[in-house]
Amino acid sequence: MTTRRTGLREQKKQATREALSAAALRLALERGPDNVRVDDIAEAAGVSPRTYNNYFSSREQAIVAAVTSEREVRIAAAVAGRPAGVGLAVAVVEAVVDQFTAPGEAGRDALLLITTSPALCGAFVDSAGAIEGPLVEAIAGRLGDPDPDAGPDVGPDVGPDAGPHTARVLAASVAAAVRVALEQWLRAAAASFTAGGLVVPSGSLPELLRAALAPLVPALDAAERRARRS
Amino acid sequence: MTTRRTGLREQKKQATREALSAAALRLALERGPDNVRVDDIAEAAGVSPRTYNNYFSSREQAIVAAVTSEREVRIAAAVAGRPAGVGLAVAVVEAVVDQFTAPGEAGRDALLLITTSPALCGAFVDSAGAIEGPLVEAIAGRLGDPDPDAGPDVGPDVGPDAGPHTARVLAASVAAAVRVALEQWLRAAAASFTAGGLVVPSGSLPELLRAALAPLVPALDAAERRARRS
DNA sequence: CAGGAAAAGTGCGTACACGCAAGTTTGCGT
DNA sequence: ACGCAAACTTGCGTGTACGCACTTTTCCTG
Repeated sequence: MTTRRTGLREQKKQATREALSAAALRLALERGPDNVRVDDIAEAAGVSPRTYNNYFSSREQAIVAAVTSEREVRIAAAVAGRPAGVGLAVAVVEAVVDQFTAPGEAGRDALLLITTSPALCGAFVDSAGAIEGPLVEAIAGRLGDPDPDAGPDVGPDVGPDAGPHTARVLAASVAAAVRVALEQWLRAAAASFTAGGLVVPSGSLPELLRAALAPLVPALDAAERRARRS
Repeated sequence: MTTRRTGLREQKKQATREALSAAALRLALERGPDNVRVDDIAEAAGVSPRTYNNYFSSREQAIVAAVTSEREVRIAAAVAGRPAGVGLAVAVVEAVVDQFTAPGEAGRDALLLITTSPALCGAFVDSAGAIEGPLVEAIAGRLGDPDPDAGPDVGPDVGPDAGPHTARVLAASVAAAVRVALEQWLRAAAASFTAGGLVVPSGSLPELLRAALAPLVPALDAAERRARRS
């Protein structure tokens, strides 16, 4: 259940995936983001250029993946892992903040690299959207939704919760809020970079995330109340 | 102020833009989405292939733009246009529903075309993200935010409203909810297409949109209350 | 353990996105 | 009316994304 798909296959797949993104990040740090071809990355990872495009659909995606790897799964697990006593809103906020503060310390130079390239900034911001899928399941689990990825309920039964799966909308909104926070963080980082501050203000990321998620707390609370009443 | 940029320039620009997307849609309807090259579209619109890429960054974008043209601006105007008496939440929901029901009738065959191609579905769904920008200003106007696209408030002043611009997060969440609704609508359309129903269930789109936006109503209400108390 | 199906890797060819450096049009100031 | 500056268009070249057909690897089942 933990590794779902059998064993050696999936293992190798993750290995090459990590090898590719690691190579991409290393080369980008060495030569600068614009002096890295996909052939170089593929060669450094020991696969064919064509295989590279089976894993990543853009150079930026591979580089950013080295920083954001598995973040989605960790956030979803963190949300699902909080005791049932704490509210959904705080569970989500804390999970997001926790999982975004740790890697900020890990690859500081990588983040600095990202801020230097608009394309990398875009890919980094887009990576926030990846948390939506896992988050849907985690939120649905806390709301008691049976199966959020089932068909669109073709038929008259609307189910206990309102609409086309509240969990989906909430997860998408959380992802959107995270994206907004990352955008602002990058803007601030770029600004303080052109100024004197050579370090990324990583300390402010948690605050930005909390502030961005704050407007969604009423929605999360309301959904939770609605779910409890059934 | 209404046309901002002088006159003839912007006029011609919109003309070629429309010519391009109209040609793209027409050719896609005639030959099928996969038998249209960008050279064909450019030629049909009377511009060079290179110019095409100055307007659209993918073939799908051009086709979808023929259906979604100006939707963002109309939604934002509709939100800003509702009288100040009605709540923010209902203003947003009604504006979105209104502006998404009309075009559904306009290009029914175009939407049918979109459902036949996964790439077009993706582009159509992504087009929901375009409403975010204009919506930020409209919501910010209703919340009394001074200037939402100002710098990220470098400094200690947090301003009257919480966080990194509530309007931005709310607009992004609304866009995300719309995206979810469109995804489900396309899924249902594809399902009923493989079945017997040859018509797009455009009647259900408003319901899907309302249902998708419903979980966000508490957040919109809370933001409005917060804004009023200042 | 053998055999076959499913999945991953690979090479090739095509279409495409986009930076760059002209050339051309538009708009504004005087 | 003139001319300059900014914006739009265009051709070219490079690097890239991806479908397709094929080979190789992995896994399951009898």
